[in-house]
Parts: sequence; structure tokens; C-alpha cells
Amino acid sequence: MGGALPNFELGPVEVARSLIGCTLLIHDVGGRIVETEAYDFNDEASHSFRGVTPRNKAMFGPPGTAYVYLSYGLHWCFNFVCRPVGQGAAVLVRALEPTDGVATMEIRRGTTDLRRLCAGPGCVAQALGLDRSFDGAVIQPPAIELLPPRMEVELSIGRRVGISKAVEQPWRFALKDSRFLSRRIALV
DNA sequence: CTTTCGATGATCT
DNA sequence: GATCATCGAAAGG
Repeated sequence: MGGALPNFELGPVEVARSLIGCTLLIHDVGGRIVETEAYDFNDEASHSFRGVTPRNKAMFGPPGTAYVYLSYGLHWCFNFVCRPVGQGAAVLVRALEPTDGVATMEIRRGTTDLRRLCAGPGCVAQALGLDRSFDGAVIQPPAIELLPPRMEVELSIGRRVGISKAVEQPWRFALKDSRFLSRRIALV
């Protein structure tokens, strides 16, 4: 029995959980989501914590849209915007298990190492061809397609990666025992 | 295998 | 001027 698509009317922790196992495709290229992180409103680690700026404006947009930003001046990162509306909550996609358009992703990434193709938020964006033009985009075909899990999903839960605030929050979610994660995750 | 560190430049204060 | 939701190469065990 398979799962359901996320309900973007819920908060980012619930959306981050339910995105695991879904398939994300950008123009038919992508794979199964195996790692996500929740960034809540009122969350010190979130870009939205200090209010709207030009960069994070899309984060305050409607649930079910994308927030795409440039990290460290070099890597694009893709988020799903969710509830509460106008408060700046989102889910970062950190890793995919490549399933569709692998040859395209290998060219974009410059490697044929399947495990490393989409292992990290910057890698995901590079493999899928994401950039600023997707910032604020609605999650809908043909550009952005999200498919529900085909099987039951078992989760691992741990702390978020690469942040210096609110580090104790267990808001990182992964497909249990996946080989395609950006880094190891704590067993919970 | 793990840890460290430099690149890199947009963004915000 | 400081920070940064990263990456990958290099160095160390």
C-alpha cells in the first residue's frame, strides 16, 4: 500500500515527514525524496526568522510553491513552502534517490556515481537544473511534478545539518537505510 | 573510513 | 564586515 502526497496546508515538520518517499521530477528528471529538513516559522535557523527580505520573499508565499535560494554564493537549494501562510515555513529537499533522467543528471553533475548524484541540497538542484527561475513557482506539471510513494515508508529522524542555531531540533527526516543521503543520520 | 579546510559571492546588518 | 540551510578535495586514522 502506498502513501499520499503531502498536505501543504500542514506545518513544515509534518510536510517534511510526508515528503519522504515521494518522487520529485523537474521536466521528467529527478527521483525519490530520501532526505528533508523542516524550517518552521519562529525557528532561529530559518531564513524567515527575521522577516521578509528580497531573498526569502517566496518563503512567505502560498503553500505548495517553491522557495529556491543561492547558498554560499554558489549552490541552489530547493524548498517546498507550507503553513502557516505568510509566516515563512518551508521544507528543504536535501537528497534524492535518482530514478528518472539519470543520464541527464550525470552530465549536469559531472559524475556517474549514482550515490553522489543527488546527495545534498546543492547537488539536488544541480542535477535537476534548478535555479532562481523556479523561485516562487507553483508545484505542478509539467515543470514540477510530485508523485506519492508507492510503498510504505520507514523514517529515520535526526538533527539538521549545517546550521548554528536551534541545532537540537530533530527536524531532519530520511528514508530509513537509504544509501543516497547527504550524510549519516541518527537512528531514532 | 572520518575530519578539516578553502572556495565563493550573495545577502543582510 | 560577518555570516552562510554547501561542496569537494585533501589530509589523517
